[in-house]
Amino acid sequence: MLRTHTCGALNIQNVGQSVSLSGWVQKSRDLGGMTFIDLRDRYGITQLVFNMDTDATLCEQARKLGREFVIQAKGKVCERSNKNKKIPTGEIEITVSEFVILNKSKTPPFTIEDESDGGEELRMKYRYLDLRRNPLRKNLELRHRMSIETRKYLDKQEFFEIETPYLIKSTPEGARDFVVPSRMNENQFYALPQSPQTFKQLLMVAGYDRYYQIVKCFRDEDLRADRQPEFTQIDCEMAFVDQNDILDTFEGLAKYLFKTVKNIEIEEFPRMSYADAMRLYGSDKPDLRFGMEFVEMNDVAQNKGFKVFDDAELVVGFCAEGCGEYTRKQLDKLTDFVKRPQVGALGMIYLKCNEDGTFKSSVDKFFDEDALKTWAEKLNAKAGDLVLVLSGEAEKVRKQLCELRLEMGNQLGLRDPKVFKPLWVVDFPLLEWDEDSERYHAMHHPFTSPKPEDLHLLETDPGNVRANAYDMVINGSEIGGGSIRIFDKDLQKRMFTLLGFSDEEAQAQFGFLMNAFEFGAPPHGGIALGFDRIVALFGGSDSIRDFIAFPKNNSGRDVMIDSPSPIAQTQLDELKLKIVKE
RNA sequence: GGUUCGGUAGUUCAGUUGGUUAGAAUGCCGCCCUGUCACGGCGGAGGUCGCGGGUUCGAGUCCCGUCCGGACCGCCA
Repeated sequence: MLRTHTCGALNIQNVGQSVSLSGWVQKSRDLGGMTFIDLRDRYGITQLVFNMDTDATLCEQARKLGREFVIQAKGKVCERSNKNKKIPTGEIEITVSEFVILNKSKTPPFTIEDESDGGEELRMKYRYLDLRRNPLRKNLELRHRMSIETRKYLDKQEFFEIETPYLIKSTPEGARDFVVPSRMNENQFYALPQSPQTFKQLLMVAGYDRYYQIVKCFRDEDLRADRQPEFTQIDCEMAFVDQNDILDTFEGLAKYLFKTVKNIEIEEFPRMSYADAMRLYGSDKPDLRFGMEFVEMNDVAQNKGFKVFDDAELVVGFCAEGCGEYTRKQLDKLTDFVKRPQVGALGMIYLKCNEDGTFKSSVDKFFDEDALKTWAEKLNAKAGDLVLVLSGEAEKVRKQLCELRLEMGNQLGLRDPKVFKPLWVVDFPLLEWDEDSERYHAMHHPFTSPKPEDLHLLETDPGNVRANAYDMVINGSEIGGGSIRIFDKDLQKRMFTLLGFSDEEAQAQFGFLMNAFEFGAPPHGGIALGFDRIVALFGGSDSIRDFIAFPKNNSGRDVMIDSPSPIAQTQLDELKLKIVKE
């Protein structure tokens, strides 16, 4: 037996016991006459003590131990004369009688400490060392806890966890597929699933009316801090339900996770239409941790001779409470922010509501005190507040103002990672127009059902058809989304036609699904929650990378194993593949 | 495909207007030290300034190109 206890287990109750511990040398402190070794494992740190008076040979050997050596030490638990209140094992130490080096270690390229000196890239290359650090260990522990609690909740609700295949069929809709050549079927390829969408719908047809899976999905698109080419979803589907049943069930899951994992009671879980979210926040994933709702200002801002406003489709602003003292420099910085190509506004107009009741704006030339007063009234701005206004094409200007709102939220510290404000965004449009391909694309996916009351518009005014689709949004982050599906073969056919599929293409791509719908498909719907994102959110981080054991970098590379990589010519030959050099 | 920031000791960084031998902290090595826990003290080693080209009497510093990394836009049903 290599250990009787872990390095986090022993305390004052164990004094006098003979124990054996195994772990990594975190640090040694050599005082000359005596040497202390901090021994670390997943569970904690225990101090080993060696004394020249007691056993000079052993002490000399201990002095030679390097960082990250793996050792096993046997000895007696003793009460410390100087206690360390900072760690759970700080009242005791092990007076070592013998130890063995189980494995030596090179000096690690960065320190294995909570605040490591290592940079991102280096830590990725030596991920197995980075994972030894407490912050990463805690993140993976959180991930584990959340997957267990998710399973507990869904199991209690009678959901079955059912695995679906990873080697499936490529489809043109949506993201790019990762493809896998088939050796046995020459010139043919599998695709890795972007989600188990069609399979879970087939499970509904099969009568497994509550399905879930914590499952890897794959999308060959560019990465972000919150996007990886392979990521994990809590994928669910239910039959014989309407939209409310699904929202209630997964609102319940979210609340359960907050309660059991973070001991937070979620009081409110509002439902907001897509149209309202866009109008009030310029986003389909509004951050509700702070206000600054948009106010449309066309009626008070136009026809006063300011051409920029007069020519604009939309003049819209929000009120930043208590920011009336912003300096010229701060305002210029905000202007620069919205003018960055990533935001793309041409300029920004401000209105300062001074403490003495007067106003100062960047467009005083066109608007007198009375006109500015109507602005302030319109926006509910009080003395000491700041109003920020953008104008232009409605869709674009809302997006730009959304960026500005989030920036103000950041600057004012209103986006506290310890505060959680979830909501449902509902009634998404069914379709969106794609300029490049000059056709409608499914906003969610092609299996999403239109709202029955909008069905008559499907062929005449497709852009205004709303869908039974919904997103779960927490703190401005899209945590998940889903829809009530089409379960009628003819409606599904109409959808494919609308999306530009010929009957033959639809049959070739999704014939299996439409065929299944002819054998008694029940009404059904579901949702997929981004597991990496929800874990990162719970962990207080915007980036999902440190909540995944082995993530990929910005270019989709795993720098530790150095993938992707070329394959051998024999492999290519076997697959009948030829590399074309540019 | 685009925008932007960065690449200097093992590591994290500083490096002025282009000017002598490129610094600090930490880590590493050696010596000293019997209650440390960010131990302390003294000493030492450690550099292709990402790579290539250009401007210049002279480039870590300026210019061009390129590679690598981060954040973002496009993209992500």
